[in-house]
Amino acid sequence: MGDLKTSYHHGDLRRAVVDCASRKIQADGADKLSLRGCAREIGVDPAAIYQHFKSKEAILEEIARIAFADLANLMETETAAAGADSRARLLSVGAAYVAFARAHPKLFALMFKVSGAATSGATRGVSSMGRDPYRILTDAWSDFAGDEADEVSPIALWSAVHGMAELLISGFGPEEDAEVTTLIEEVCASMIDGRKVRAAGVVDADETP
Amino acid sequence: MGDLKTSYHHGDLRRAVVDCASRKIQADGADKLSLRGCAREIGVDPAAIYQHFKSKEAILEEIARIAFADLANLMETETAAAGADSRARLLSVGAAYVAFARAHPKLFALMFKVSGAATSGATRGVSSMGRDPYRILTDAWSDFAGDEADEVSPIALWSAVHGMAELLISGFGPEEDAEVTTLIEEVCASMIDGRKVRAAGVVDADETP
DNA sequence: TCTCCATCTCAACGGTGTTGAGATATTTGA
DNA sequence: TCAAATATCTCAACACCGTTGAGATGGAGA
Repeated sequence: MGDLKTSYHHGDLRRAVVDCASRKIQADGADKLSLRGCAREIGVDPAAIYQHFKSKEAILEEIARIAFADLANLMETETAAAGADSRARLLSVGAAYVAFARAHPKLFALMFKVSGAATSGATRGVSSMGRDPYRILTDAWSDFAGDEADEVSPIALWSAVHGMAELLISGFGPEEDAEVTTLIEEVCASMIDGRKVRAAGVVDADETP
Repeated sequence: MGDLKTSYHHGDLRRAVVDCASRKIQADGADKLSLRGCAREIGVDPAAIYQHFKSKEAILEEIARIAFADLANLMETETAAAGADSRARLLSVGAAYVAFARAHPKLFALMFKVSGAATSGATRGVSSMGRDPYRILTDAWSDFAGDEADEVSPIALWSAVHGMAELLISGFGPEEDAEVTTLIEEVCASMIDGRKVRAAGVVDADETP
């Protein structure tokens, strides 16, 4: 129930479309989004939208970009709030990632659906969208691991955190916040310590060829 | 392409629809699936499909169920082939999970989209669909961890493996098989060893409240 | 004021999922 | 064996969708 248009020219239709579409996606998921429905709600002809976006897909991409930026914001904020200890900061980055996914599950799903279609497949795909959640996580990892940090480890941590997020929003795993917090901490801690411990040679070397 | 209908009655339209839809999903993704397109290809009126399925959604659910069963099959097969060592078996379960996701990315995405809509949110949601990938992973975990295995740890491992799968099919992370293999082994190993090491008290207790 | 141009409306095209009524074939059972 | 019952399919239609091209509208700069 937002923008009732009074004049012939809306004034900020582009933003109105993004806002309305984003709201509808968060409510019902990206597949259920209808541009005609948005136009109806904004009070504008469906065709007007095409003055501002090439296609429905383009709108989804823009919303995904914004969501990536929001996620990056949250991660940075939470990291900063976690204090000086690099391990606590690393944990808080992971927690923020999961928290965002749980707070905006439909947006989170969209992010990795359209980014998959948009990027060529390299890790760098993300960084083309403003500030980069992956970069933030990598930095936090470097702070923690120091000179032990190589290229592959941050992706491993990212996997653990991302998988936790996906499973939770798919309905698997606990629902209560306390249990979720415990779990995300366990996931991150296992990943972090397991990596470090293995690097230090505490555990036997790989028995897999 | 497949089933040219010669008689008025198709004979096995239900299976034909599932096969055709599954093929099209693997090619173009679930959103692009058109029932009319399937009907056209099979050589049948669109409305005929509704004798066998309540809705398009029901078809997607059936295909997701089948995919879950196929995944479970692969996991069991690979586990059995991994020999007697429980750690190697656990690693092979994870590797099979990721391999399935990479081989059938569109199906894999569908599985967790519709299962999310279908289940109430409990972990048990999966087990209502034939054999249960989560159960297989849990069993492999129990074999490895023995009496240390509690309720929460398998989910943590599942997160790591699932996240790896999702990131890879979203285009993040390495593309070459060798690198992927290394990565999945690192993820699993860190998860497994990290958990075990933490349980044994080698690493300092949590510094997070 | 008049022109230019971005913006919006209108009407239409081809596509979709889904439904109800009726045609057709297979199966049942007397 | 033949009719009735039932499962399966066709047909026509509905309401919706994304998208496009042509034309109306109104604000900005000369």
